[in-house]
Amino acid sequence: MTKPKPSNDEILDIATRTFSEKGYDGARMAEIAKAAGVNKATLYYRIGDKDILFTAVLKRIFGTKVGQLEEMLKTPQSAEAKIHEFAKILVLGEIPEQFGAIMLREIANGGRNLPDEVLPLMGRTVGVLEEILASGQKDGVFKPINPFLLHMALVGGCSLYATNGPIRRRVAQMAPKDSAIHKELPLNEAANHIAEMLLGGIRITRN
Amino acid sequence: MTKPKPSNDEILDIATRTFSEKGYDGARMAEIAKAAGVNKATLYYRIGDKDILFTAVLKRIFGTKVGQLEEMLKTPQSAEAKIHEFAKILVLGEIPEQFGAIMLREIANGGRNLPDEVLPLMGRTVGVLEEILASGQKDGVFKPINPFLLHMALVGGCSLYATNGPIRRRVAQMAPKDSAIHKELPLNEAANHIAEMLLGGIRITRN
DNA sequence: AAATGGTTTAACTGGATGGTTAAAATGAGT
DNA sequence: ACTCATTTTAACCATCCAGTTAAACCATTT
Repeated sequence: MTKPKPSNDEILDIATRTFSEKGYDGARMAEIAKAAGVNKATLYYRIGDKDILFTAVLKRIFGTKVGQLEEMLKTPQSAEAKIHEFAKILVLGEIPEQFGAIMLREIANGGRNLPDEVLPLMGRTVGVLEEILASGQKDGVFKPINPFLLHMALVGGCSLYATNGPIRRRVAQMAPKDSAIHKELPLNEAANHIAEMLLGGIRITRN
Repeated sequence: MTKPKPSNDEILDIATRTFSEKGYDGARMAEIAKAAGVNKATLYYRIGDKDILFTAVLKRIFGTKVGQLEEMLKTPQSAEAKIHEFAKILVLGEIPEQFGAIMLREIANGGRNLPDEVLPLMGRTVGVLEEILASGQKDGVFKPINPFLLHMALVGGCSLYATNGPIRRRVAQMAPKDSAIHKELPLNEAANHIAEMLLGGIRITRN
């Protein structure tokens, strides 16, 4: 019956979920405070205004992803395996849909609410992919392709699939019975499949 | 010096741009009215409330895309060429970024503002891609893959690239000088490159 | 030129929302 | 137990915003 006062980190958890579901404009400070179990003024006292809160959310979520990517980069797997890992890291995690939704929306927004501080983190995700591709090319197993466009297709495809569940199910109801849209794939399998398709265009094939 | 009163279609043009730039929550009815050169009440009189306006915008933009896709489907090109066309249709058009931005945001939103009427149109874009793939498989040139995931990667990749210009340029400023992010690709080339990568994973290769 | 009916307008409303404040509660150090 | 800084709270405020209203406007008909 007691309510242990939530840590700042727990507040950020709630804020992350709210922003990922409603977007920056759609999220309400009062709503976040209530969901976190703190008074609205406490939220302002502890963390700050909406911009500061959003920045904190972005820094933490992108920071976590970049950390996982850097770790993965150090492992001794093949470049090809690392592409698969890259896709899985994007799409999985404690809170799968959230990263994708926030990323998609921020991009669609032209980064209107994106503070400078998170830009290096976004840039680093591209950088990691570039390093994987460069190493694959050095080993003579990858073609030269535009890493940034691969990044778009990989991130776009995985994030879209990770977040489109609600719409997908609504569309599925009115789609032909034999449509592929009815197949509910777990996120990691979807990420694998997308990565595999793209690897088909990257891998050097002798023919 | 005279101001010819804008047609409903011109109002929809403005509304489409506003919604694509700001999103549903970020767009202001007063802003749309002013930009279109009509009184706010006129906007309500002529079209209706925010939901009705948004629905009209969605129906028109998705309807146009689906129309173009259906036309393309009828042409006598190879399945492979049609995949390329598919990507180009998504990303090009009178108002390139708008479709992508609206689509990405709607998906990230879980379709909170998406009316039932546009679902068949969204479903049809997947359907068109499925038909292309089926025909390619019948001709023995395509592997069996999950069409829905191809759709994700293609739409996601192209839409992301089409809309991420502003962020990309900001990230580029703090990226290493040799990063692929600095290369400014025209949209149709980017769409081609992404389609080509994915085709690598679709095409049947003898090896 | 008066009546009619569709269209546009400025002004307004009610409720929500981001942000503030002053006072109360809490707790650590003495 | 007292002091003082930190934290929490309820109440408050100014602004914004979707949507409405009643009057004005204009074209056509009679």
